[in-house]
Amino acid sequence: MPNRSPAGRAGRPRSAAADAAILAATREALVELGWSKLTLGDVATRAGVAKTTLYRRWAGKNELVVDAVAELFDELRLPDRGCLAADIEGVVLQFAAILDRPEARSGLMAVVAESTRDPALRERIRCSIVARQKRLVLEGRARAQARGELPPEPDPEQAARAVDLIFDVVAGAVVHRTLVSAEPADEEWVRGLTRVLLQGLASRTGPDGGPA
Amino acid sequence: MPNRSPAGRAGRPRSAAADAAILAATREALVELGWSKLTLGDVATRAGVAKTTLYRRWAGKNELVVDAVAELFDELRLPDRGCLAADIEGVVLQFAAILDRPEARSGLMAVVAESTRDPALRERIRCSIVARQKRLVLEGRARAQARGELPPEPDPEQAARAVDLIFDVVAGAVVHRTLVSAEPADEEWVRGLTRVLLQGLASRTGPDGGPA
DNA sequence: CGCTTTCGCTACGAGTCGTAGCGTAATGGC
DNA sequence: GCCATTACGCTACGACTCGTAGCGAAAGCG
Repeated sequence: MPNRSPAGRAGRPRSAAADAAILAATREALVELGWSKLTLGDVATRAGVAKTTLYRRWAGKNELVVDAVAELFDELRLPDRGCLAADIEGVVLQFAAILDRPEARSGLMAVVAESTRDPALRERIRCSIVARQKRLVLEGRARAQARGELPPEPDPEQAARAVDLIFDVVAGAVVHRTLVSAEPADEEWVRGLTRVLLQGLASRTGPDGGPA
Repeated sequence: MPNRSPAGRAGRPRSAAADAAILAATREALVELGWSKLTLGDVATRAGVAKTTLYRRWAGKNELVVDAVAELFDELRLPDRGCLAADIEGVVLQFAAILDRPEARSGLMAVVAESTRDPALRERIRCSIVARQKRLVLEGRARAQARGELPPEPDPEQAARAVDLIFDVVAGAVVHRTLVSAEPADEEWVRGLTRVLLQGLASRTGPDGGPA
């Protein structure tokens, strides 16, 4: 999602291959150098394009990394595993797999940090990264209500609040586990998360992972 | 927690006032400039010390900001409000108040992002920031078990896993709500979080905020 | 074929980095 | 009180990155 051409349609079109090469080079540089040591000149060299070409398409490091990281989340899907608990576990494990990649780890948190002082950047993150994740929560909840696993919510405002809350809890928990606690969000941990989510803390933690 | 003097105890001691001034100047610069535009030269000028003095005490920007942000979390306390739900709400609201400050918003996520490529930095964050937060979960859980609000857990390994999980869920949810969704973690939201945490998603969401 | 836009390249001033060197100030040991 | 030791403020330095400008060449569209 780089800057569009000024207006007209005449003249030499921008190379789509350059876009892909630049984004791939950005992810590669994120893996090798991390956020703070990543320079746009280095990315341009890796991508085999001139630095000026890069600046014509992206306003700066923030926007470039957002787009490079956003592509990692394209593969997120909502599987139908038959019941809500299994659906949650499936999505969370996909999300954890993406956060396991070093380019996502260093890139995502860095742009979120920058977005605290840049509303436009925050909106860009919301549209290209967060919105797709949240849609999965919305669909999963609707599917669970159709199955009768969750009570229906007639008030649309209450429903929106509930989706927002669930989204922040699930995504926040996985991110915190992966990046702050720095421990793997593996199947056992995801089972525990799902149990808390569905039954609350009061439920006994059976050693088999099943319900109390 | 800056670098200690080489070894000896003779000679001019380091100014404790300089430490405090530098950390305060770092927070001030975080508010005004954010993480990426914060420079150590600027911090030194604000603190009224020479740039070389700053470099003698901290290895770099990362370590400095960790220490500056860590002081913000010193005020976290576990209030005794009589029941688990109220205790959770009290702590979460304190945590949310800290994350509402701009120096915490931009500083915390930035150092977490950098820590993904720097194990020593991650350990520094864990000791000076995360450990204090997690202790509150540990104490709150023990208190709730003593009250009979939570079932006791005889296996210490299971108990540790449970505390880790709760911590990641609560802290992650608040951070995600505040920094990614960029909406306030106010009393209403915290009530919803507490209800999910204690009773799970299946519970009806009463409009009065009380239990189903 | 001409018009338009992109592309690669080079060069530039500005700013930051982290370090070194120097003279001075503040301690503790004798 | 004197001296060794350490911290401090200041200046200066080479190296690096930034973002932009200017140029000639290349690639499409009508």
